[in-house]
Amino acid sequence: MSSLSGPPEPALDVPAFRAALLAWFDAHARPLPWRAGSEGRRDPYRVWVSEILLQQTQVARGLTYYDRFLTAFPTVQALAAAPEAAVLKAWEGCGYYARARNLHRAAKLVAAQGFPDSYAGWLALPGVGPYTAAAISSLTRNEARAVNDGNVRRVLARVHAETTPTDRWVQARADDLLDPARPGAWNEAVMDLGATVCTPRRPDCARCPVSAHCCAFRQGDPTRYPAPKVRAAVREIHAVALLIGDAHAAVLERRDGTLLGGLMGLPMEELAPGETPAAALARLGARLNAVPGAELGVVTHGMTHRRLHVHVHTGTADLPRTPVSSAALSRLDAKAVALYAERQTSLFPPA
DNA sequence: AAGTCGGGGTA
DNA sequence: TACCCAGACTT
Repeated sequence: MSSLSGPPEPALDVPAFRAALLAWFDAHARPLPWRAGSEGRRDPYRVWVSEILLQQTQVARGLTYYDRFLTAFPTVQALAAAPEAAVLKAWEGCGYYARARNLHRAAKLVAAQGFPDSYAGWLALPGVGPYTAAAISSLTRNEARAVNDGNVRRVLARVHAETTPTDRWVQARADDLLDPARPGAWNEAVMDLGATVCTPRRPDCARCPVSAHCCAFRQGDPTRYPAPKVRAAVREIHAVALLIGDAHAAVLERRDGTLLGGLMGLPMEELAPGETPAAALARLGARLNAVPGAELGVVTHGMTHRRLHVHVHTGTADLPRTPVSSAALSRLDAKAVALYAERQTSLFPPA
């Protein structure tokens, strides 16, 4: 393994790397609530819930939802017995709502069959992919499975000075490095390093326990690795919605499909290509047998891959209202409902 | 392999 | 603004 553009890099000293990182972890592990219990023998329900919550979600944010979720559903039996609407209410605002629906579906399986006892068993559950199955099986049974998440990808890309690590490449390097004596602690150690020291923008190499083993550190600019991922362009979406009722009780629909699926929200119609808001509003009114009224305002809501602009109108119809506080709403619908309260405030400003 | 799916943190 | 976050699932 030689390079034409520079001196050959020394081979990675795996035992020294493992010892240095685990010593650092033993001294600096983050005290996270799902880490209660002895190493490699954690409670499967608590670990499982945390891993689903933390998918594409930063730890600081996951913490707030973790307490709320475990209070609502302390055991897998409680979760399995709950209605889906209650599960989504606990997940409200956390995003990627398929996670909550899959977790609920899987809880029913686990309540009937017991917890899986292996990587393969966890992988078979809905919502559990390679990362989550590796995390749970290593943390609860010390199974020797290496996790591959955003932290691991970044740390290993820098250690090996790899600009464009593929998923297969990362998994192979992680498998090589995993400490078979302490799989659970090892996985947490790499992720803690990535989250607190080997960060995306400003890695703190002076405090890194494995900088002596890092190719990117030797080269002098760790932030070159990995190269940014190319992302799909953000699409602009325009829609109209009806607020029939008020900020406390309104006509709400359950959103089917993949976008905000399972949540409740104001009746809404997306504008067809070339369609005017007025035409879409008429379409929406006809669908509900409702009469649209004045425009309350426009809500703009960004969602990574698209940006929604929703014209919210009042409306009248003889339809049942749902208490807003009891329903699981997305942030988008929360903003739309808030327009009503804003209108009240502008008409009757507080003294 | 590429798209899709939320919402917010950070520089 | 750009890029990212303890990824999984569909197409």
